[in-house]
Parts: sequence; C-alpha cells; structure tokens
Amino acid sequence: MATINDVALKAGVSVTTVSRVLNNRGYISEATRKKVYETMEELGYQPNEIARSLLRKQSHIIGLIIPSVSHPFFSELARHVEYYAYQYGFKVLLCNSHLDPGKEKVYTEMLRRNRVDGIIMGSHTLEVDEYRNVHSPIVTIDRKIDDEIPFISSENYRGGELATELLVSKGCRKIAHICGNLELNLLANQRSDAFRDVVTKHGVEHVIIQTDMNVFDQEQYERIIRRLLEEHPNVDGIFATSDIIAAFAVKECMKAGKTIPRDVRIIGYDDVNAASWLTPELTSIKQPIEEIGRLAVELIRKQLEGEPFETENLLPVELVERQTT
Amino acid sequence: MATINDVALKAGVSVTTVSRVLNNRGYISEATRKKVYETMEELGYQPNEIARSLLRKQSHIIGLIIPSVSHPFFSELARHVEYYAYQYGFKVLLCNSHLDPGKEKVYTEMLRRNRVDGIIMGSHTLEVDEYRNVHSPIVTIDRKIDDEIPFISSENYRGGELATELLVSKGCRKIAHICGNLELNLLANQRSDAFRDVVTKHGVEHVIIQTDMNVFDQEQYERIIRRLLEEHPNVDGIFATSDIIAAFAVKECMKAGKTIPRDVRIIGYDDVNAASWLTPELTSIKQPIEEIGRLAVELIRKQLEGEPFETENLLPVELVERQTT
DNA sequence: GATTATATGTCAATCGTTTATCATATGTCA
DNA sequence: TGACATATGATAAACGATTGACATATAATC
Repeated sequence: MATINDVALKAGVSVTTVSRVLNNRGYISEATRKKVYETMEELGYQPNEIARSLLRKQSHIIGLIIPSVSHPFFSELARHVEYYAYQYGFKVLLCNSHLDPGKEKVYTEMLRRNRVDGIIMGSHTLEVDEYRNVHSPIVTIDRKIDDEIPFISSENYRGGELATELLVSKGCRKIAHICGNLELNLLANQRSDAFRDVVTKHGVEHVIIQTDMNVFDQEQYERIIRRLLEEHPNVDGIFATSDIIAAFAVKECMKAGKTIPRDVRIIGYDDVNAASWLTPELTSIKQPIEEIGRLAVELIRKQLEGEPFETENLLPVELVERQTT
Repeated sequence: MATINDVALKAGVSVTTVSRVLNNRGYISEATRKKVYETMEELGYQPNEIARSLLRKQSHIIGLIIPSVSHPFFSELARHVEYYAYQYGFKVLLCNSHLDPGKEKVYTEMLRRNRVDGIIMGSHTLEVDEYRNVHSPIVTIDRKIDDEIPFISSENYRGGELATELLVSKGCRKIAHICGNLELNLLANQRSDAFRDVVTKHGVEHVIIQTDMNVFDQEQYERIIRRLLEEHPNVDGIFATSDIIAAFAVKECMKAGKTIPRDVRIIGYDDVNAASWLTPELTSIKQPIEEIGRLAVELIRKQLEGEPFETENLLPVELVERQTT
C-alpha cells in the first residue's frame, strides 16, 4: 500500500509538499497541487488514518454500546447515531453487550485501548464507578450516573402517565403493566412509577409484571403474557414498556379469543417502525429516537471541543394513537 | 493517559520489560510480571491499540457496509457479525449506505484509509471495478462480483420455488410477487426467476411488482400494495421478497376487508424475528442469518491468514409455515 | 534595488508501541 | 570451570504521517 513517501517520490516533490497539499496549509502552486493529486490517484493512495490518529491523538471513532442492535429501538438508534456521527466526521464502533456486565466491561476497556473519542452507552449493567474510569467523553442513554456525565432520556414519567391515562379514559377496569427489570437503575422505570400513580389515583385495579428485557428469548414474553391472561382473565388494558412486548400481548390476546380493542386495549412504548407494521396497528408512546441519536453525537462533540453542554437532556414524548386502543 | 513509559518508570523496570510482559515473550520472572501488572492497574494503563495497529499493520477492525441497520434483516445480520467478529478478536465499524452509491464509495474509501482488515459488503450499488480497487479482503453478501471475491448467499432460487409452490399448492389462482429493484445485480433476484418459472409451469395467472427496497419510505409499500389490490382485486396469493413488505401486504389486505389466509395467502422472505411478532404470524422463507454472519467473519479471517476458502457459499433456506398461508 | 509574497526543500522530532541486537548479570548443572 | 538457562537493561529502528524551523529560489511590488 502506497505511503506519502511513494507519492512524493513519484510526483517528484518532497513529503512536506505532499503533506501540505493533503492538509491545505502553506503555499502550494496550482501546478504541484494538481500533480500531487494525480499521483495519489495513480497510486491509489489513501492517507493512513492510523498514523494520523496516533499523532493527533484523535481517532474520530465513537463507540456505541447497546444491549443488541437487533432490538428495534436500538437498531433505529444505531442508524441515527451512525448517520449523525458520519455528518460530524466520526465513525461508529458497534458493541452489543447483551446486557452481560462482563462483556460491557470488556467493551469499555477495548474502546479505551482503541482511544475512541467518545462512548455512547445505551446498555447499563455497570457500577457507577466504572463509568468514571472510562476517562473519555461519555453520553448515557436513559440512565443518570452522576452530575458530571451527560445523559439523554425522554420524559419517561410523562410517557407512563399518557399511556395509563389513555387506558383509564377508555374505560379499562383492570390494567396490566409489563415492564423491564426494575432492578437496573434505568430512567425508563419512571414509566412504571407513573403507571402506579395514575392507576392508584383513579382507583383502578392493576397488575405489574417484570421481564428480563431480553429480546432473544421471545418465548419468555409469550409465557409471561399467557400466564397473565390465565391468572387475570378480566384484564382489559395492557401497558407494555416496549412495542415488542406489546406485539406479543396483541398476539396472545387474540389467541385467547379476545377482540382488540373491544375486549382488551393495548399500548406499547417507543413507537418503533415495527409498531406500524402490525395489524392492528399499535398505539404507542413515541420516543424521539432520531433526536436522541443526534443529541448523543452532539454531546460527544461538545465535550471534545470543550463547548458547554447540558447534563440533563429530557426529550418530549408523544402519544400516537392507533388501532389497539 | 499513561504510556508504556510511565508504567516502566513507576514499576522501576525498562520499557522492554513492560513490553515483554504485555506480549508474553522472552524471560520474565514472576515477581516483575506481578509488579508490572500492578503498576498498570494503578495507572489505569491500557496499551494504545492505535500505535500497535500502526506497527503491526493490522487494525483488527472489520467494516460492515449495509443499506441500513434499521432494516430487520440487516439488523439481525449486524448483530451476528458483531458477535462472531468479537469472538475472533475483531471490532466492527458500522456503515449504512442507504443504497446511495456515492455514500457507499465514500465508505469504502474511508475504510481503506482506516486500514480495516476486511470489509463485509451487504449493500451493492457499486460497479464491479470499484470492488477490486478496495484491495483489502472482502466478503460480499448476496452478490457475485467475480471469481475471486468470495460471496455468501442462500439458495434464492430454491426459496422462490418453495414460496411459489406453496401458494400454488394451496390453490391460489392469481399470485402477485412483490420484489426489490431487479436492476441491482443481486442474487436475490433469482427468487423472482423461480417465481416466474413455477407460476408459468402451473399456468397460474400472476403479477410482478418492483419496489425500491427502501425501508424508510413505508408509505411507498402501502401505496404499491393498495394499487395492486385495486388493479387486481382477484389476487389470492402474495409472495413478498421481504417480511416487511409481507407485513404491509397483510395490513392492506385486511384493510380491504379480506380474510387471511382464506381470501388471500401471503408469504414473506427472510424470516426475521419480526415475522413471528405479527398477528397472524407470517409464513416465510427462512434465511440462516446467523450462519451468514458467522461465515462472513470467517471468510475475512481466512483471507487474512492465507487459508484456503470457498468463493461460492450458498446456504440452505427453509420454509417456515405459519398462519398467513 | 530592496522588500515581500509565493513556492518548495531539508531535516528532525513526535505520536506509543514492538522488536532485534547486544550487553550484563546471576544461578544451575555437568 | 565452562556451558547454558534465566532475567533484565540500553539503544535504536520502524510503522506513516504531521509539523516547526530554517534555507533557498523565483516572482511581484514599491
């Protein structure tokens, strides 16, 4: 593979000159500039970014740690992160933690060894101290670590409120709430707080069920929901904490011979694309996934450039009513 | 950030010794090894992989270029690629081309500048020559470039056959086939060849409709299918070339008051996770996505290590019959 | 004719690591 | 005693670029 030396040699100029052309600094005549570009073309020369990174102490790489790209929410998030990263001149290193603390730790170390410019953390099984040990700019999605590390989240409490209020206002008398693991210190848990509050306020009967949030075990979802319907056959409203869970709820309800939304009203969360692929189309609480992705990259950039930035970033959510309520 | 020099200084040994510990070569006493490890721990030292990459001329990074991670097929593929890459000690750089030839070109150049060890190409808008210019190991998904570059695909013709035969055997009299852009030189187009052959063989009436394969324009799908149902109200079988398209077909058919599978039978392709989230669950042709991902990484590895490898890799497909047929 | 802007070159240091070479110990074994 | 194995160090080159300092040459400008 051609080096800057080869280019200089072949073009009959010095490496300094080639470097000047490459980086647009100092005086360069149009003639040599052209000559150099031609030679680079002929040799198929591409500057070695690794050498540049070493010198500049900037890799222009952002590490993205998420539970799994195959979860619709994170796959959409990853797409937007990649899109905006690219706009700002960053590349994205993809890491799926599968919510395994060991893997998550190893990934943060790997990213550190590779001197990434920043890390976007969407998976949270680590202890607070371990985040501080990372030493490079971090942005956290849906979890507040401390007052230093910026995080992005949407109005989870508001979302839970909107969802629950909707079910109540539609006349549901017994509402089930299916959420992720409440042990994990996630801001998403505020949705469940809101659920509890609203349902209590209106004196509506309710059930809360926790899952592992593990998309790969789809059978777990089926099992949990089937059990819910068996133990509480009179449930007439379900608020699921993700659209995927909601989709399974729809499926199991229909299997049980219930008509949606007549017998059971169901609302999901996130409003991923898949929510509108379903029949009936899923009512959901929309998170601004694109904006979350954009902001995450933006916050890394601001930290790098020493610009001031907000630590708390709460984005608005929105009720999208479709056919399941 | 601590360097190997800092470690050596603090541990009271030479850099050579630290390097020997780090790379497990030469003689090292247990005592110094321990001392060095402790010092690294204290300093939070992580070796600079950029410097290593420069010297070793190996970045241990694989570039993954796909149309979009938010398309379920590619999001699952990306997850498996990342998983196996990690097993082999590679990292994954994510690139979404959005099927834009310009972006795809720029991405291959970027990956080249970053000296990635290999590229997995799942997006194919480039000319054959441009693949050859990449110079690093490539694996292509679903497209054959030439006799040199290895590609992975599944038995597309067989898949098309299975799908079409199923619809015919269920008694469909007029079958629609919705496929991607047949201009792109993709092996997936063989599904359409099979469709044509089977349908002709049985003398069954049929329609073929092309789409842009652009997931982000979901309205396009809706429009296309709505038009199909208007212009050919007597269609009683639909073979879609992706599960997403099939999901929209299900939705539009139900909107048109048709019962599935009584009035219209629908079969998708890929068998992504989402296929079983739907109600009714989608019949589909299953591609071995995990194996495709595994093999892709494996083929990069083999090229790097100079091991012999197969150029043509055709993996088996499987009919998964569910509720839409 | 002196000054200045433009254009290019040489040289060497630097980024953080690895590794080869050579040197220098000490300890062990025949 | 000599030959080896073990353990560590000093030194320098290399990976591929960038950059500052300094030199030199031509052309344009006052």
